[in-house]
Amino acid sequence: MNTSNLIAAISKHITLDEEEVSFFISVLLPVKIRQGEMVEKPGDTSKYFVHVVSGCLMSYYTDKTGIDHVIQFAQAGWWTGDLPSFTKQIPAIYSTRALTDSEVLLLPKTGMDDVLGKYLKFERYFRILFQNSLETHQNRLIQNLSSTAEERYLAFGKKYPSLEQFVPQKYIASYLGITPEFLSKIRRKLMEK
Amino acid sequence: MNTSNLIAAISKHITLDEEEVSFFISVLLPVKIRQGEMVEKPGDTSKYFVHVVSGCLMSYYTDKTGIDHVIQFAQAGWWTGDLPSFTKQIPAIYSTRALTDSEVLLLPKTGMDDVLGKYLKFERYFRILFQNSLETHQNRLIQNLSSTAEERYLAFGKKYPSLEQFVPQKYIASYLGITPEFLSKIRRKLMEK
DNA sequence: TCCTTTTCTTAATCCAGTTCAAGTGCTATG
DNA sequence: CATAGCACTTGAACTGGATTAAGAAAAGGA
Repeated sequence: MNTSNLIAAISKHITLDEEEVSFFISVLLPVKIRQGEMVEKPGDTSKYFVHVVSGCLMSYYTDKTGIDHVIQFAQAGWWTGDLPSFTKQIPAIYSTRALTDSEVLLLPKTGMDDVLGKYLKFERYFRILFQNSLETHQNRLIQNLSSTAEERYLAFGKKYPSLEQFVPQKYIASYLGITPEFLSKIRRKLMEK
Repeated sequence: MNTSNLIAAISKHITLDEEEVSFFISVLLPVKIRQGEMVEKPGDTSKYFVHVVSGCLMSYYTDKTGIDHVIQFAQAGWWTGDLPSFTKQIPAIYSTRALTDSEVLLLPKTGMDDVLGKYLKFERYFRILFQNSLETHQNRLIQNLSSTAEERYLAFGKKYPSLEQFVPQKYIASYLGITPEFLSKIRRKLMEK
């Protein structure tokens, strides 16, 4: 499977020599996933941090009443998974599933520890990765607090135009924090305009 | 001002020698802030990442209708500030203000760049810092999506018991994503039980 | 192909939380 | 010690979005 896009992304932040590149690649597990397949499920301890090469995954939390809440849609080039479960090796609370047939590179916990132990500079890449993700989450938090569902839907469509094409609407509703019924209502209202 | 707690916190994740410690301390600016004073305001580019030594700060977003949304309360030992503004040197969208008289250590952007450039191992500390903060934000996002205001209030009280003592209720309401009026009603309902 | 299952829509009703408006209590400052 | 200004409370009216229940339209799957 193709690792060059990931290496290119990392190389935007740190300069790698051949040895570092090949060591990093050597700890990755390339895996193909069918649409609908679970990569990770709640209760299990997460073994991998998941990098999407092609396709699209989503991770979500299922609450006590059985309702799913989408945390993230992960397209090509994104990392996903249950971070607390992965880093602390505790039971996962999120599920991660493929929305389309996908190719992923799995970074095992021990592999990440080895890479970071051996080549400290990878710390910078992950620092920047988490920093950016934190900013994204802060923005989303604020948007949830300060905008209506309609505004959030419009913003979502603008930010992730490609997702709207193939992600079932009920998951988009879940990501936005509303019911599928209400999203349907919003869409009709916008069509009529 | 006392830097030993910060150094101790960092030393939980990386081992520092004397030179590294003293260089890191040398880039920090110790500052005392009065209750109510602004550390950072929207529009300005953030010059510092802020570490709280004592007291309590909060950072918040003011939306287009003038309503404040609290992103974070930062107590002793926490870092705060407008992260996108700090890292990318773009205009801030958050305000940061002292809720009590406080002592902070300011880490200037150039200081952080110097530290990370000179001693790569500090990358690990910040990677873990952002990783933990990301996990906290994911949890909060999920809680906002899956719990009622009352449940969120109770969870808040359990997680940050000390804050409830001195943080004005309107800011707690803002953090919870509800109006002060509704928080007042929740509190009365809980008292009556 | 037909049948089953899942997704999406529509509409009626309901409720958690908002808005508005008025009143209470505290404390800061002259 | 007066008064002005916040923080907080209360209550009534309202609304954004949930719930429930039904039907229509897609999407598998044998």
